[in-house]
Amino acid sequence: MAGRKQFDVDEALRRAMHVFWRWGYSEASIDRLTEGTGLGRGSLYGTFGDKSALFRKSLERYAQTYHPLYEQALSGPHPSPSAVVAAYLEVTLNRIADPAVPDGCLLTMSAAQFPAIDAEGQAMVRAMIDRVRAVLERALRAAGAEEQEAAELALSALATNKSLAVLSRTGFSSADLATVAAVAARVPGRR
Amino acid sequence: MAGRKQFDVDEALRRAMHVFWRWGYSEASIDRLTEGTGLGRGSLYGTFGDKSALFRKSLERYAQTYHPLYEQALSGPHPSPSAVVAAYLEVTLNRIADPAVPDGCLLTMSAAQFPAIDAEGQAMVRAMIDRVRAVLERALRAAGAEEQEAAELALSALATNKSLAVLSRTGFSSADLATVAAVAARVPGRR
DNA sequence: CCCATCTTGGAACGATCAGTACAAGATGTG
DNA sequence: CACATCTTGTACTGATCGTTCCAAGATGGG
Repeated sequence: MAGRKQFDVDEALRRAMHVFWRWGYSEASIDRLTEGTGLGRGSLYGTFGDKSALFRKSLERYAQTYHPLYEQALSGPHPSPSAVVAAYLEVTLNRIADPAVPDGCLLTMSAAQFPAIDAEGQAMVRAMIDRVRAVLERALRAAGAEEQEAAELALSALATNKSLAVLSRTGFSSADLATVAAVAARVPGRR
Repeated sequence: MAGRKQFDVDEALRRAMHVFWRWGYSEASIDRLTEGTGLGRGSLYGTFGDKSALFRKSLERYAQTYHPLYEQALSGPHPSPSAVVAAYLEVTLNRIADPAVPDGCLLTMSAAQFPAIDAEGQAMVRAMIDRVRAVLERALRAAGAEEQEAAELALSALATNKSLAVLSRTGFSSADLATVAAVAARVPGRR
């Protein structure tokens, strides 16, 4: 029954991340987390700490999984700023289309529920979003956008990412999501 | 102490709406709702029914308050599809800038937490979003957009609205929000 | 083989959840 | 003034919340 750990810590964390992702922080009860991970209460608390700590580790796990995909897609070279936005949103669309993973986006769902999350968790979400924003901005500059244009388009692409998460949760079709992404990638430079 | 109602029903509903808006369905506990409305449990349940019913009435109240603003802004005439999008997003920005009201958007926050909301509530949120989408589409057609363009821009503007709600909750500055709206309104017709 | 160390599942904790029951008090009608 | 009706605050329900505790069992080092 016990002695050495009976489960894979990283796999358990991946499942816990999915529970937070699917249900949001408030609705991700310890019961749902134990059921989702297959762990008992003792193992869960002994390995990851309390719910807030587990949530933060889930955020880290999320970043470890998806940040590299964004980095890679944005690493270019890209012929134009529009291509950068398109590449970025394609990663998002692919994640949303993945049936092995909940709808939406853990970061966006968490951001929408900020009052339910403690200060450390909020700060972490904000920092992760800012990191993506910075990567986007750098890629846009590399693709030839001037400074202000890069800042604007990075923000705009980030916003589209958030909207895709919300719309997918609301049941919008993948065709609609693709349309949103396509229109966003169509955005021109400054007038 | 009692006899005839000691409070204004509509004002109480407005406050309950703010509680759901600020906290989201899960975190809007009955205690928070009683505190936010000033009503006792008895009055709350006697007047509005259970939490789910109160939530649905709050959604209605929300629509009553903001739908006319969107209708009016979209009623035109508008010189171009872009102007329609700009007018729509301006209403959203004004609502977000209103300090008397919580950040974000009740519909968007609710959509992000769908698993926490029962089927009736979900259906209502979806219906309300679809209604805005239809109004937008009609306004875009009236401003000269062809059918497919109108559909695309309506969806895109709706998406931007959702992203503004999420970003404002995450603490993005009003300048950033204005930028997102401005870039979204800059979108051209089909290529 | 013994024992300190660790893991595990389940029991139990107090707090809070949504919802109900009800007595006390206020009202308008007769 | 009396009485049926309605409102209100509070006490209470059972369920669930996050968290802690702990005995039982498994492990590996001495």
